[in-house]
Amino acid sequence: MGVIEKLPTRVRKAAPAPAAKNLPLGQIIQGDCIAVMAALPDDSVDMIFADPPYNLQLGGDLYRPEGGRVDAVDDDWDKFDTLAIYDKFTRAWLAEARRILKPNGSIWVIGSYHNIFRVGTAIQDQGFWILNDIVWRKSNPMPNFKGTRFTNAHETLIWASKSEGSRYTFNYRAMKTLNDELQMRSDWLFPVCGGQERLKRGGSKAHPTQKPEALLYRILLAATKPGDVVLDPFFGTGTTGAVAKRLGREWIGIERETDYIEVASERIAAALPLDESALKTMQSPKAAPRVAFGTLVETGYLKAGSEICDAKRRWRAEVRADGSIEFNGETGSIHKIGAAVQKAPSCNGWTFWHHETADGLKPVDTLRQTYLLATEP
Amino acid sequence: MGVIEKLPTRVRKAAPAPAAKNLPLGQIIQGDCIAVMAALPDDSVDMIFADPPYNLQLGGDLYRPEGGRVDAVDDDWDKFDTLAIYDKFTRAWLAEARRILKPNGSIWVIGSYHNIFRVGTAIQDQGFWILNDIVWRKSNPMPNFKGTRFTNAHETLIWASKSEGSRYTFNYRAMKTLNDELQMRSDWLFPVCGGQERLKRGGSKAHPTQKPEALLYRILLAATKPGDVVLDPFFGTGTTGAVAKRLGREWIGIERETDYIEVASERIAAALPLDESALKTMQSPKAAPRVAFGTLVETGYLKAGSEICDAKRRWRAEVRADGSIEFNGETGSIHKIGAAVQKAPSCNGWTFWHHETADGLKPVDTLRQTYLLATEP
DNA sequence: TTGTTGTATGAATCTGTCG
DNA sequence: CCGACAGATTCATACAACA
Repeated sequence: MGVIEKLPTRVRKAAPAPAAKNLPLGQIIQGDCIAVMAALPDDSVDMIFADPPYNLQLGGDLYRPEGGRVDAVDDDWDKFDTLAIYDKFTRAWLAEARRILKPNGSIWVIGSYHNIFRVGTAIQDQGFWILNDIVWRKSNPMPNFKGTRFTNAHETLIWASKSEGSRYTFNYRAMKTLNDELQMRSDWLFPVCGGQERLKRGGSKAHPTQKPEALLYRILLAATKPGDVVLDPFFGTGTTGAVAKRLGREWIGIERETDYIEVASERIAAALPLDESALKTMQSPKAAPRVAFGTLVETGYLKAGSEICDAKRRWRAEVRADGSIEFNGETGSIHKIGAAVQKAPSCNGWTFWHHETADGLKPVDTLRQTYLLATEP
Repeated sequence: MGVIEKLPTRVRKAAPAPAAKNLPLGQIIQGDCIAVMAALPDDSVDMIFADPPYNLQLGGDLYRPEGGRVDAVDDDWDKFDTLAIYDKFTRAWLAEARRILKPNGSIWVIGSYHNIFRVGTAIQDQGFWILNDIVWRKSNPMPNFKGTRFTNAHETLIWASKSEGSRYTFNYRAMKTLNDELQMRSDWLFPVCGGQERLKRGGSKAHPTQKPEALLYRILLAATKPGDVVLDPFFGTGTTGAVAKRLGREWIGIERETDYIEVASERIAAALPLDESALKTMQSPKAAPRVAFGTLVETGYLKAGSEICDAKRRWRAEVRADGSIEFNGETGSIHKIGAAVQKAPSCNGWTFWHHETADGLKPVDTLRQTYLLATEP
C-alpha cells in the first residue's frame, strides 16, 4: 500500500498504454452498467466513480410548512423490492467494476445512510481495501420539515483501492495546497448542485440527483493523474465526464436513459478545459466557524445550572441543559431573554450576558473565543 | 412512526415502569456483553449506546462471538475470515440489544470506516430502522503522518429505532435550542477527548478510545427523557454513565475488564447530577396540553360573532359559537377554512388567523398562550 | 443602478389521534 | 387497516419582481 505521485517504470510496463486504445474513451455507452462493463477488458481503467441508486424507500408525499410539495426521487430506477435484491445488484456491479479496474486503480462510491452501509460491506467483502470514508457536508441541505429527526445534511463517499497492497494514486501535495497548506480532511463542505450549474430540461431539473462539479473536481484531482481513464457506470447528466474533460482526464460513461445521455452529451461538448478563475470558488474548503451557545454548555465551558448576569449585575439568569436560559420564569435564547429584560427589540446575548471568573465578570463571548481557539481545525 | 415528547397513556401501560425495578440500575456488570444482556428481560431499556471494538486483534487474541478466544497463529486467518467473525459477533450482540430494547426505544452505535458498514448492514438486516447517520467531526484529529490518505477526521454514528413504526423519542425543540434556533444537523463538531477530561491511570491514558462527554450529552439530551434507562454494553471508562447521571437518566453498564470498571466507578461516583431546574429543556408545543379553538370561544377569550382575518387582511371569517368559523358560506375549523381560502393542502389556523387588538393584528395563537398561562396549575 | 422583498427548491426513508 | 381531521413544521441560496 502506498502513495504514487509518479508511477515507477515497472508498473507502467505492467499496465501498458496501448490497452487504452481499445477502450471507448470520451463516449457514453447506453445500456445496463453490469452488461456494458462485462464487455470491457480486465485491468483497464484507472479510477471508477459511481453514484448508484440509493434505494430511498419513500412513503407518501411530503409537504413543506408553507404548503409546497417536495419534489422527491420517485424514479423507477431507485426502486428495489427488498434489501436482498439491492445487495445482489450492488455486488454484481461492484464485481465487474473491480475486474476492469487496474491493479493500482481505485474506486469512489457515493451514498446516503439508506444504502451506503450495504455498499461498504460489499466493497469490503469483494476484496477492495477502504482508504477513507469521506463526508460531503452540504452547506444548504433541505431541512427536516416535520421536525422528526436531525437535518440530513451530508452524504458519504467510500474511497477504496482494488486490493490491500495497491499502490493507488493520492496527490497529497495538491490536496494540501487546496486546503491552505493543511492536510485535507475527510469532511468536505460543498453546496448542493443548483443555480446555473443545475441542468434543466423543459423548465424542470434534468436529473433528480445531479452532483456538484466541485465534488468531482476534488475527487479527480486527489486520486487521478492527467491522462488517466475514469469510468462512471451511473453517468446521469455526466458530471464526471464534464469535470474529467476540464481536468485533462479520459472518461467513459455508462447510462441507461436516453434523456440523460442527451443532456450529458451537450453538456460535455460545451465543457471547456480548466479556467483558473472559475476554480477559485471550488477551493475554499474551510467552513466559517459558528458556535452556538448550547455548544458551550455541552462541552462544559459553561455548566448547566450556573448563573449568568449583565455587566452591572442587574439581571441574573440560569443556564439550562439545552442552552436556553431562564429569567423570572421566562425561557429562551441568550439573545431573546437579553432583549426581554431590557425591553429592547433585540440584543446580542454574547456581549450582554456575563459569567463570574477569577478575574471578575467576563462576557460569555470570551468563552466562545476560548472554545474557538481550542477547537479550530 | 413519529416523535414522542410525551408518551400517550396506552403506551405507558404497555411498557410499565415497574419492570425497571428488576433492572440493575446504576451498576456496572462485569462480563461478556452478549451473555450479560441475555440475562436482561425483553423490552426493558429505553436507549442503548454502543461503542463496539473495531480492531478484533486485541492483545494478540482474536475475539469470537461466544466470548471465547482463538489462537490466531495456528489458523490461516485472512481478512475474509476476520470479517465473517466480526459480523457474527456484531449480529450476536445486536440481536440481544434489540430484544431488550423497548418497542419505542432507540439505539446509537459509533464506529469508523473499519467497522461501521458491517454494523449498519447488520442493523438494517435485523429490523432496526435507521433514523439518521451522524458524523462526529473532530476539531483536533490525529494527522495522517505519512501523507498517504485524507486525514481521518471523523467518526460515524448510526441512530436507529427498534422497528419502522416505532414512536421514538426525539427532543426536537431541545436540539434546536442547543443549536441557536436552527435545526440540529447530522454533522456535529467536537474535540477529541483530552486534557482534564481524559482519564489517566499510571500516567498513561486509561482507555484507548474514551469518548468525549459532550458527544454523549447531545445524544442523551436528544433521544431520551429524564428517568429513561440507558444501557451501554461496551462501557469502558463509563462516559455514558457519567453523562446519564449528570442528566438525570438511569444507566446500566456492561464491561469485561476489571481495570476499566474501577476507573469508571470512581468517575461516576464523582459526577454531579444537575438539579431539576437546570435539567429543563425547551419543549415542543406537542408536549403542551392541547387547547381547542372552541375553548377560547367558550371561555370568552374570543367572542362568538367576532371577526378574524389573515395577517394581510385578505380574508375575513366569522367566529361561531361552537368554535367553527365561516367564510363565504363555508364553515369548518380554523385549519380547514384556512387551507381552503389559500387553496393549500393544509394550514395551521392558529398562526394563520389573526384578531384585532389594541396593538394591531395578533395571531389567535397568542390567545391560546394567554389561556394556557392563566389556567396553568 | 442598487437594494429589498417575495418565491421557489434541494437524494426525505418527515404526524398523531380517533372512530 | 383506513379515513378524517386537528394541528405542528423550514435553511440556505438563487432569482425574479419591484421600489
